[in-house]
Amino acid sequence: MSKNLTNLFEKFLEKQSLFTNKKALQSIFIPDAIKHRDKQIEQIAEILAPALREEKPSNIFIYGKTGTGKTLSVRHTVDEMKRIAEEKDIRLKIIYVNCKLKKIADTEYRMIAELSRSFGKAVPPTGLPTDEVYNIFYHAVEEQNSIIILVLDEIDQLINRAGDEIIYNLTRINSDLKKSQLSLVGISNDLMFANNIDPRVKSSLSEEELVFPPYNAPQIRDILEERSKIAFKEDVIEEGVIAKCAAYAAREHGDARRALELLRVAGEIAERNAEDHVQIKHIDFAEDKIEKDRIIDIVQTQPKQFQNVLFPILVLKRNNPKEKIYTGDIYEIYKSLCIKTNIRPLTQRRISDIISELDMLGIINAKIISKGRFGRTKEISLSLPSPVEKTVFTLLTTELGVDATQLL
DNA sequence: CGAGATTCATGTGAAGTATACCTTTAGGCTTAA
DNA sequence: AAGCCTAAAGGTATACTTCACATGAATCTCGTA
Repeated sequence: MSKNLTNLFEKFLEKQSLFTNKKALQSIFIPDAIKHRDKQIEQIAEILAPALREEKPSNIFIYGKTGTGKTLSVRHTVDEMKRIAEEKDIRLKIIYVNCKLKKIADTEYRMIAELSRSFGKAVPPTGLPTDEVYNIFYHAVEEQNSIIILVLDEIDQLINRAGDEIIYNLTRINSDLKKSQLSLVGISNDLMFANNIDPRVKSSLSEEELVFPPYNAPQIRDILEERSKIAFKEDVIEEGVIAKCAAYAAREHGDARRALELLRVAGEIAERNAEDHVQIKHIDFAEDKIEKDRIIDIVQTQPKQFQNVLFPILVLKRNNPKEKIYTGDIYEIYKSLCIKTNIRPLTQRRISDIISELDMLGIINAKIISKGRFGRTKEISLSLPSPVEKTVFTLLTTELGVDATQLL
């Protein structure tokens, strides 16, 4: 056994890696030169430049679909500013928050608490009145005694979950501040989202607006080539691989992040299979794997009750793939599942909400339909590719420790 | 035959409850002068 | 007497429940052609 392992490790070490610097393919990586975004970067810089004279720059609102280089461009500009500020001893503080990444930050309270923490103030996860947290935040900001640029990435997520009041409050805080000034940079993936927010909030947030258009296939290709030069060893990538990645990403609304991830995973797969080149077929594998990992990650990190709701859906689907699935059916199975797993069942009301939340996560599709004389309900279907569905099924079976056949 | 009423199974909003966690405060205990 | 600790009191957020009302098309009802 351990001999096998030693063997494996030795083999692994002997094997030459295909990568030289894998980091270059990760989305956090900020390359020295950002291609095809010169104009946008320049604009951001122009808008934020007053900060270097310790004047408050305008708030910016940046739109653009995922993987169009928004975050990258902003971070790049902001890093540069930080450097200059440090060099010349300019009082400038820049804070970057990713609203989606921080799972914690899905309510107004948690968000402000998180922001205060980034100023080094300890805020308890619960218990304080919300305005008290605002107060802490306010003092933290005031203490800085400088221009503060607050970059809120994926701001649409925040507002969808926590309401737009938070932005309103943040923009208004300036009028109370004496020593500091706060500028907001909002980054949003959702182009439609601006229409759904309070016009007051919108106008205060988007004193300046910037749109990032999607990359087209040649541009993505360009980017991929550039990065792969850093990331991979020479001549490791076969002809056409990059083109395929680019084509794939361009099809998905020019998402460069996706393309980079695809290339990286393809490389990893090739490496694991002990091949010395990245081939086109690896891209296909990578595509499947990425999707699968994403779903599995979501499913695994869901609370118990969510899993307990998802499982019945899978069971129903499996038992009778053609039959439509309705809330009532799910609830019945859910209840017996709860008895088996020794969990107190929640009310149907809550299950209804949980189903909606699962819908939001993209694991299932729930559509409200009226069956006329036979009432009104949600019609649920699974949107997972079948191999993924199987994996999720076995995953939940073991996680919950229940035999599916006993539930029907 | 068709307009309007009825009906069903749940959606959905509002308000209430339980729980977990936080701060404040007051009283008691310890410690040092 | 000053300082520290602890437990109780008073608050809040969140997840969930309870209650009550809203929905919307298939089906039913009934007047009319």
